[in-house]
Formats: sequence, C-alpha cells, structure tokens
Amino acid sequence: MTEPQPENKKQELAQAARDLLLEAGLSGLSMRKVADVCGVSATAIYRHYEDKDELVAQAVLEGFRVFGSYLMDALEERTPIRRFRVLGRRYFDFAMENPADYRLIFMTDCRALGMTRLDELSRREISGTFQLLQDRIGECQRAGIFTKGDPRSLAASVWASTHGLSSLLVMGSLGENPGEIESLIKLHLNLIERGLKG
Amino acid sequence: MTEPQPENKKQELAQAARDLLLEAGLSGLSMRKVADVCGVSATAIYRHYEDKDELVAQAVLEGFRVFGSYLMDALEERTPIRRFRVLGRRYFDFAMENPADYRLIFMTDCRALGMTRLDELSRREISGTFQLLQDRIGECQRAGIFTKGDPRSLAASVWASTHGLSSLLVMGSLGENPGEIESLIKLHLNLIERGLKG
DNA sequence: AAATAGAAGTTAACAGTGTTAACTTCTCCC
DNA sequence: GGGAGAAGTTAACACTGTTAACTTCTATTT
Repeated sequence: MTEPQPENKKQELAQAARDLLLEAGLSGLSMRKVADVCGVSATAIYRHYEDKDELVAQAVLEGFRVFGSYLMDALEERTPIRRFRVLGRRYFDFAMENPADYRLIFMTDCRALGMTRLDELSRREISGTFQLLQDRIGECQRAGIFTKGDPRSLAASVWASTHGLSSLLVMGSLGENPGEIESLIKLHLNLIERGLKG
Repeated sequence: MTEPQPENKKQELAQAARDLLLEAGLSGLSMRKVADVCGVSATAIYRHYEDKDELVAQAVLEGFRVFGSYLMDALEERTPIRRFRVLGRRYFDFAMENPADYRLIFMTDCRALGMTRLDELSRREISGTFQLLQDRIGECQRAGIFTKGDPRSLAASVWASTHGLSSLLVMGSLGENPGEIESLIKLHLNLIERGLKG
C-alpha cells in the first residue's frame, strides 16, 4: 500500500487526461504531458491504451457518466409529465454546470479530428439520450397529456431545440447573465411543452 | 500571363486549404500539404499568413460567404412572414447542401483547439445571423403576425432550435433518409411559427 | 542605367507531436 | 528455479507548426 490512491495506472492515466482536457482543451492534451503527470514515460501509456483516441475516449467516458446521472434524476419522479419536465431541466443543468464536458461530448466534430472512438461513443450516448426522451414523450402521449403524433419526430424536435439552446449558452453566444440565461431556459421549456400539448 | 488562373498566391493558398479542409477535415490539413498543392515550400505560406490559424480562418471565410448568400435570399421576399419563412428554410438548405462547411462554422469548438482567429470569426458570423433573425421576427411582430415579447429572447429560442436540428441532421443522428429529413424540417418550421403566433 | 528596398521564395533547423521496435524489469505461477 | 507475461524503459521515425538566415526577383528611386 505505498500507492497514493488510484487503484491502477490505467485509471490514473485516464483521470490525468481528463484533467488536462477540461482545463486546457484538446490542443492542451498530449501523450507526453499525461505521462509526465503520472510520473511515467509516454510510451508506457500504450500498455493500457491502444492509441491517443482510446485514451481520450476513456477520459470523456467519465463525462458521459456524469451526464447520465443528471438525466437519471428524471426517472425518480412519479408522473409522466414530471419526468418529462425534470429531464429537460436536468439537461440544461448539466450543460451549465459542466460546460467543458458538454463541449467535448456534443460539440466536438470527432470525425474531422480523426477521433473515431470518441465519435462512436458520442453517437451511442446521443442515441441513448434520444431514446430516453422519446420514451418520456411516449408515456405522456399515452397519459393523454401530449398530442398524438410520431414520437420519434417529436423527440427529434424537442431534443434539437434543447441541444441548440444548450450549445449557444455554453458558447456564451447569448451572454453570461445568469438571470437572462435562466429566463431563456424557462421560456424554452414552456415553448416546448406548449408545442407538445398541441 | 503564364499563370493558370489564380490571380495571386494568397488566394490560391486559401483555396487549397479549403479543399483539404472540406475533404479531409481539420486533421487532414497541414501547412506542408497546402504548400505542396500550390507547388511552394511550407514556409512560403508565412509570407501571406501569420500562422495556421489565420490560414484556416481565411479558408473558412469562403464558407461564411456561401452561408451569407443563402440567408440573403430571404431579403428578396416581399412580406415579413415570407422573409421569416425563407430565412429558416435557407438555413436548413445551407446545412444540408454544405455539411462540411456547416460543421466547420458552427460545430467546431475553436477555443479547445486553440484557433482563436476562427473562433472570433465564427462568433461574429453567429452574431450577424442572430441579428438578421431578430430583425425578421421584429418586423413580423410590428406587422401583428407574431406575439409580442422580447424579440431577443424569441430569436434565441428560434435560432437555438434551428441550429440544434441542423446539427443533428448534419451529424446523421436522425438518419439519412431525405424524405424523413424533409418532414422533420417541415415539422420544425411549423412548430416554430406556431410558437411565435402565441 | 545603377542602386536599393521590399516582397516572396528558399533551406536548415528546433521543439513538439503520435507511435513503433527492441530491450529491461518485475511479479506471479508451475 | 524457470518461464510467462505484464509494465516499464530508451531510441528512433515520421510527422507537425514555426523561426532564422539567406537568396532572388521585381519595382521604384536617384
């Protein structure tokens, strides 16, 4: 038990990569820097990860876990409409409280950067989120709260506008004033719900 | 007049950079490749551009011009509501017809990549687009077509959802079927207009 | 016309990148 | 004790953006 806390090197490397990623962005991350932080040579990383792409994907995976935990709060609620509302609210909460993660997950053009693993991971996560939303909309429809119509299309519409607003907020395109931001989110959530009620 | 067609080297370099960018993405672009295509040494580029960031920004600038020309079509229309509708439609047209440009302009996290010039450029363009939209909404309000309310907030809402749907479509998260895509766009445009009519 | 200034190009080089190959070192199991 | 395999090492390769020093050409000025 001479080790500090990390149970194994693989996790320590991923954590170091994540720290660098969140504070300095993709351009601030290099194999040698990660290795230095962990007191190891750069090539040692390749005993644990196939390449940089896989290391980055692993680092971002933790962000996905956090994201998932935010959304899962919605399932604690007891009625369909409350689950739907909390889902939307928690999505924005995640974006505003973890902007660096949000950018990495949803605003990084992985293909253009040649990061295929991270791309796959993101697509899967987006897919999962989409399904979660579609299910919430479906149960609100069955409860007679929302208008009838293809839940897939409705989910696409809702998810698109939610993602769009989050992106703009995270980028700072709509200002930094917390009060204004909150009122934009409220307006948006209202607009969405009104649209779904037909 | 022994030159092929480009009037000067600076433009030729930007065009070569743009070609590489559109076909191979950011990771497929390097100073040496651009130089090779133009039959010149890599360091010659620095006689025309301060650094890679500036070259890339110049290459993407052409994409902004195309984007702008799509949106300007809206101003040809003769009534406020038609201008508003065409603006939305042309936005989607641009995204679907120029996905690589769309990604570069609106889906690249420049800050995380250390590309400050491109970041600035994108912010300015986004800002301009936002103003254009806000003005269209404003004139529809004055014409009594749209509900009263802070045009800035309404524009944010509309622009967010439009950008969000475009992003998802460009990423292929909502499938590739042209018919489905078109109906999603139609659904969305309808939803927006309905929301704005109160 | 000769001289000179400046732009546009060159090569060599530096520091940094991801990644591979070959070699060591350690630990565990038979 | 001996072998296996995981985890580490250094050296090296092929790239990356970028700088410095040097040439070369063109155009203006005297």
